[in-house]
Amino acid sequence: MPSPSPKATMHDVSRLAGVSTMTVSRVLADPDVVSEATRIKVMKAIEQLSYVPDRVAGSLSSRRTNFITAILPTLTNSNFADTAQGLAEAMRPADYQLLIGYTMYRLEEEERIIRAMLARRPDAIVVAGTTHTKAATEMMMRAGIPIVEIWDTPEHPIDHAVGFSNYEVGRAAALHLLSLGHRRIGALGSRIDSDAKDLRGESRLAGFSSVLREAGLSDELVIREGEAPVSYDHGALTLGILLNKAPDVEAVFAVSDISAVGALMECHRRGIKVPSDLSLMGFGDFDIARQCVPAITTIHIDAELLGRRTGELLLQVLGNRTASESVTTSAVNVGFELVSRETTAPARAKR
Amino acid sequence: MPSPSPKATMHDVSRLAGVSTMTVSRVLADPDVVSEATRIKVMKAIEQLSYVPDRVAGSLSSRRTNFITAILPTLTNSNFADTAQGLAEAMRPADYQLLIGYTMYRLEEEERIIRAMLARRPDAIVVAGTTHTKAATEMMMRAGIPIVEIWDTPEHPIDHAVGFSNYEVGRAAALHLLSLGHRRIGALGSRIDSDAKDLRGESRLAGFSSVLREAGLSDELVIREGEAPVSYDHGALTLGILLNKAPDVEAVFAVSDISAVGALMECHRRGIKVPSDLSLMGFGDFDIARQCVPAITTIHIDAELLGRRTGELLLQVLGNRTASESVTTSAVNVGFELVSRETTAPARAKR
DNA sequence: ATGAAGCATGTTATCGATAACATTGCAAAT
DNA sequence: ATTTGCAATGTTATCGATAACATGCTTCAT
Repeated sequence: MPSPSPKATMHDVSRLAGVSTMTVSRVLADPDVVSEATRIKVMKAIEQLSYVPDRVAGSLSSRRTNFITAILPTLTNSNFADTAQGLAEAMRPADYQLLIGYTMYRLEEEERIIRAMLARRPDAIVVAGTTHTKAATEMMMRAGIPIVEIWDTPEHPIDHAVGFSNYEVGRAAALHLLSLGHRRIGALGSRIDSDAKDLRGESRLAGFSSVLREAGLSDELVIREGEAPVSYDHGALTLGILLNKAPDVEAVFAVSDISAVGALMECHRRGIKVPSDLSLMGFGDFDIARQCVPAITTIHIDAELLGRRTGELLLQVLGNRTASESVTTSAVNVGFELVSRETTAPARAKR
Repeated sequence: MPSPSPKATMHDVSRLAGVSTMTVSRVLADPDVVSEATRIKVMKAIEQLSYVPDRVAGSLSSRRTNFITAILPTLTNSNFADTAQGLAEAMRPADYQLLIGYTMYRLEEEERIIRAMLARRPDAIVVAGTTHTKAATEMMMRAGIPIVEIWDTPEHPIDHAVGFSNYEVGRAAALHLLSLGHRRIGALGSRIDSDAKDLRGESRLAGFSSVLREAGLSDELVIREGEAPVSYDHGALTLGILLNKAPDVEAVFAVSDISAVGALMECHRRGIKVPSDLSLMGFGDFDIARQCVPAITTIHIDAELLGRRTGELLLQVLGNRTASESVTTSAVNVGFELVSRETTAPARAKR
């Protein structure tokens, strides 16, 4: 371990500069209230001692850590990584630091993480999803800090929400495929009776099914198999199941582009032509969806924007904290956009 | 904001349980030294008050935060996300929390982040890369905590290192292409005279060039264009530049699979057959490289393992901290593996 | 002149835990 | 019976900052 140089404290700085610690603190926190002469003296002393303030002590004293807890299913999904980055970006100017936890799509893990994070006394919590264990919900309600649920539109938000309707995403996907004239329509998702479940993906499937039923079609081709998170293999596998069940399927919606890509590759392998034999669409607008040949029709979410919006909301809420008791609970809908590319095409004339 | 319930302190718990705060502290930190009877009393009080310990206070007192700072170029690259996840996973059992910062491939940003992070008094720092600003290096040396440089093999590590040789990766790539009989060989990388530079990618290019020169070939087809991080577009763009310069190029190494995919798609668009017209390989073994058609030859790094190894090393070092002064500086090489797939093939007979 | 207002700075009292040492009580050893 | 030793718990003194209030000195209007 590198040479442990003796750490200077604020007290050391204050002595060297010939002022009180409070003045040093002010120079760091609010330079304008200090006269220029002393500010310079203090800065020089800080420089000279290579003083690094101790935010742990500062946090204890001020009761503000400037930590924001962000709880996501995984970092390995580029959409969530983008959200984390957008959030971090938005909070950085105000000097907030993200405390990231990931749940692996498990609610019990989410609860565990929330409990552990609360001990770090974050100034706010951002959590993906609107479904939590009872204990988790209670802990967040009692925490006395702003809570933002993201990546969906909760009916009864705990506090604030920034997201879009996964249900409507599913509906939009189904409507798109219907509008192309397809009637034999399926979907690829993951199971929700396992430990690790993608509840947002499930909402999309639910919305998808609802449209099929309204159109008088069956939703029996909505496949749920495998644990979240989905993978390329998941797409290949579930497409196989689907084809087994209904060789004549005309159009498929995958809950994630990752699955969609896997399904597309499986089509290549089986000699199924996309989109002439089968229309295929995904969700998320991952880079790969655009780069695939043929490029995959998908639903675009501006995940980074979602993160940034969340950050902006938080800055506002945290800024007003002392002001008018509590800012009204708010819900921001960032929407989504269906991006029609090459993997979906009108149904061919009836055979 | 949800109802701010009054927060119980350890003192409240101790009073309710009829013991001292020290006993409560011990129940939480080291249950075995407390008698079962009091442990139960205390646990009940904790439960009853919904007590959540304050780690901020605890950290100040114990001078251990259980924070590990991880500084990476970006979270948006799945390799780095994997490393972060592996590291977090390894440290979790010991109750360490990751403090993630990302530099956007900028050294000045790295310095800024290190400075900010040090104020949080992390127990260790993990940083991607072996090149840092002078100030950054000094800060880390003086911090008096373990430092681990990852994702490369530094000649003079600050403290510890876990990684692989990017230079050797470049050499392995060149050797592979040479062994297939190619003579007209190029590479795709990013510029290093800009703010955001990928120094590890540059090492790979350097290793690549060295082999070409040793084989008596020119390295004029090693293209450096665009800022890090590279993108699909980067691959397409730089391949265009390369083809412009040398329409007869036979084989190409991209510093990242992302670039390689972009290049492959550009080949599709231009009607260039891979690998018969052009051999192509990348680096990183991203999921997409395997799923592409044809599947891309690449160099595999077990990024998650790299993270986990780093975590294991840290646990060991942090565990021994008080023991034998300082564990000797160590360097772990996790190696890499060339994965030969469908985009590289032997050179055709001379035209 | 003179008191009010305001700027710059200092003082005092925490913030909520843990380290280190001190104490108590009881069982085993002699 | 007395000592020794250990197990279980308590006491005291920080850890390094910041909030809130206090003070001293200018400056300016009347």
